[in-house]
Amino acid sequence: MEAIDRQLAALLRESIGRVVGEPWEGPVPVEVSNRPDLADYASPAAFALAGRLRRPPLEIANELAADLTTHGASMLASAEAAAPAFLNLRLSDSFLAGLVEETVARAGRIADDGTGAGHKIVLEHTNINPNKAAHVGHFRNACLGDTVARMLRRLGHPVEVQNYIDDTGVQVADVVVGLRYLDVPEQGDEPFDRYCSDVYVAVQQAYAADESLVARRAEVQHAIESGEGELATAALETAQRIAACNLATMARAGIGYDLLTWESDILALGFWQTAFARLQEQGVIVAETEGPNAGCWVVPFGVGTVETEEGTVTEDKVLVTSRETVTYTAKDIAYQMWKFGLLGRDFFYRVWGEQGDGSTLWTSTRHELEHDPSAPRFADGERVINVIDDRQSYPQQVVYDCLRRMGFEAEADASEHLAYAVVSLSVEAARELGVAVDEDARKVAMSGRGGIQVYADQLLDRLAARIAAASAERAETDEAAAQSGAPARTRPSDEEAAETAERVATAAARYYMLKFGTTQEIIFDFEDALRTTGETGVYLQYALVRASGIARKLAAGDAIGPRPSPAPTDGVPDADRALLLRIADYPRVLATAAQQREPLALAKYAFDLAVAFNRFYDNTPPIVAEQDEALRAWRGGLVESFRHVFGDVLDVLGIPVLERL
RNA sequence: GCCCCCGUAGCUCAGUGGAUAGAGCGCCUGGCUUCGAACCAGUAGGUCGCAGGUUCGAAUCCUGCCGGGGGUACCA
Repeated sequence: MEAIDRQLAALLRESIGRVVGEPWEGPVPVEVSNRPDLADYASPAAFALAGRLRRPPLEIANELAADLTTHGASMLASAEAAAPAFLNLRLSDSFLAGLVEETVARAGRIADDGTGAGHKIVLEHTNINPNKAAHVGHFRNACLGDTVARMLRRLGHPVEVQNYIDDTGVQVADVVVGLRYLDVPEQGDEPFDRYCSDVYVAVQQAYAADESLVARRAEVQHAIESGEGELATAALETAQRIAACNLATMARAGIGYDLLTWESDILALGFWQTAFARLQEQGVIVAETEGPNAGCWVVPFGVGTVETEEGTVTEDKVLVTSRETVTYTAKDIAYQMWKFGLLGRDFFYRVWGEQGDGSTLWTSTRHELEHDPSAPRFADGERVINVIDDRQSYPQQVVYDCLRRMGFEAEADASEHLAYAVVSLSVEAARELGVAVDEDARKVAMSGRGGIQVYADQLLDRLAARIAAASAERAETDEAAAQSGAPARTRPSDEEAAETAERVATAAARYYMLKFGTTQEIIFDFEDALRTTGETGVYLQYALVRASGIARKLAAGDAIGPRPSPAPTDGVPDADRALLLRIADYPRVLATAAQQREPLALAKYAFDLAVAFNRFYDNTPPIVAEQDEALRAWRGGLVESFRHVFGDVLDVLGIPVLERL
C-alpha cells in the first residue's frame, strides 16, 4: 500500500501545478499533522512557493485549499488554509473506511511495498567471540541486526543474515588454557558458556601469577593458527560448543541466522592470500622498509609520521605484521570481498541445524568432503551491512576504503557500517554485580575479561521470573474477583504460564534494546530493563491481548463479526479516527525506519499505536455490548484492522504475539 | 593534534527545517457492577550546554566554544 502522505503529495502536486500554471516538479512536503484538532495531514508547501511566485504564502495556501476542495476527489473531506500558511487536510470517512477494509484484506501487511525485491542484502550481526556467554552488549547488537533484517525483508529485500565467528583469536586460546591448566570450580549446573566466561576471567588473573601459562597460551594459539593437531581440534570443539550456547541464547529472543562463517575456515581456504594478491596487484598496499612500521605490509593513508605525546605514530594501517601475522582488518577485507562475490573463492557448506522458526541454519566448512551440494548460493550481495559497535568505525572504514582502492568503487559505496553505541552499566547495576565503583563514576564499562557484565540470559531469566510472579498474582486477584461475580478466567497450567513468561520476557528485553537510538549509549540499569509497565514491550503485547479479547468475544457472540463495514453515517468518532490514522501511518514509518536502519523509529511507532488503541479502548463503551449494530460492525472492523496491522508491526520487531497474558 | 558520538523535564530518553518541544519513570489527584486496571484521565515540572549565523520559520542546518565518552594498535 502506498503511504498516505505520498498519496496526498501526488494530489497536492496536481494542485500546485494548476496554481503555478505549469507542471510542478519541485518537492511537495506533506506531513502527519501534529495538530489533530486542525488536521489529519498538513503541508507547508505554500511557504516555499511564496518566494517563487512573489505572493503572500497565506494567499497561495488559500488557493491550494480551494483547488483541493474541488479536485480532492473522494480522499479528502476538507482542505483549509491556516495562518501563517499551512494547508490542513482532513481525510474523508469513506477513505478511512476503505483503509479498514484494505488492512483487514491484507491481514495487516500494508507496509510491504516490494521496493526491495531482487536486491540482495548481506547483513552480518552478533559476531560474538566464541569464548564466553553473550552479555547485554552482544544482545543489543543482535536485536538491532535482527530487527533491521526483519524490516528489510518486510519491504521485499532478500536478506542473508550471517554471523561471523572468530574462533582463532587469543580469547579462544585463553579459555582453552584455562580449561586445561586451571581448575576453575563450576557453579552448580551452569551452562558451558557461562562456565567459560568464569574461566576466561580466572585465566587473566592466573597469567600474572604464573608466567608458564603465557607460554601455554602461545602454544595453543600457534596450534589454532596451524589448524593441525590435537590442541587445534580441542580449541575448535570448544569454540563450537560455546557458539552453540550463544545461538541458543539468541534463539530465546527469536533471533536466527542463515549462515555461520568461521574465521578458521577463512584462513584455511586461503581467502586472505587471494585478497593479498589483489591488494598487491593494485598497489593498494606497500611493504615498509623504514619507520615505525618497518617490515610490515601497510595501507598508506597519512602524510607520513606524526609526532605526538605518545611518541611517533603513522596514520597508515598495518595489514601484515613484521612477524608475518595477518591482522583482523586484513581478514575483514577478504571477507568483505567474498560477501560481494569479488573474491573468486568460496567456502564449503553444511547444515548446522534447524532453528526455532523451522528455517535451516547453515555453516561454512573448510572440508570439501562435508560439503552439502543442496546448499543455497551464499554471499554475492548487492549491498552489505555490518552491524558492529561504533568503536570499530575506523577499521571498518579502512576495509571499505581498501575495496575502493582496489577498483571496487560500487561495492565500497554499497558497504555500510551500522555503527551503534555500546552498552555500559549503571553504577547501581555494577554494584549489584559486586563491582567496586568510584564515587564520581556515572557508569561502568562492561568487560568480559574483567568479569564485569550482565549476561543476556540473566536479563531474560530475571524478566521471566518477574513476569511469572506478576501473572500468578493476577491469577489470584482474578479468582478472588470471580468469587464476587466477575467473569471467571481459566488459569493456565504451570507449563503454559512459564511459556508465556518467556515470551513476554522476550518482548520486554527486545523493546528495551530498541528504545534507545543506535547512536545513544545504553547505560544498562536493572530497574529500567526489568520494568513491565509503561513504555515496554509488555505494554505492546497487552494492547494486542485486549484487542484479541474483543475479537474473540465478537466471534463467540456470533454478532455481526469483525468484518470491515462502512463508517457510521453520523461521522467517524474522534477516538476511532485517531486510532485509524495511526494504523494508516505504518507504511510510511516502516519505509523510513528501514531506510535509516533505525529500529527505534518502528519501536516508537509501535508504542504510539498501542497508546492510540488503549485510549480508544478506555474511551469507548464496550463494543461487544454495543446495541447500534452498524456502530458495532464498524468498531469490530476497526479492532480487526488494529489487530492485524499491530500484529505485523510486532512481528517485524521480533516481539511474540500472544492471545492471552 | 585529527576523526566520530553524546549534551532536551528531578531521572532515563524520543523529537534532526514547520503550528503550542513530547514519552516513560518518579511526585500529587481521580477512575474497575459491562470488551483483562500490566490500563486510562488529570496536576506540577523545560533560557532544548553556551554564543553567533542562515531562514518566512531552528531543539533540528552552519561556525566557534564548553562539558562527557570513544577512536586514532604489529588486539580482535
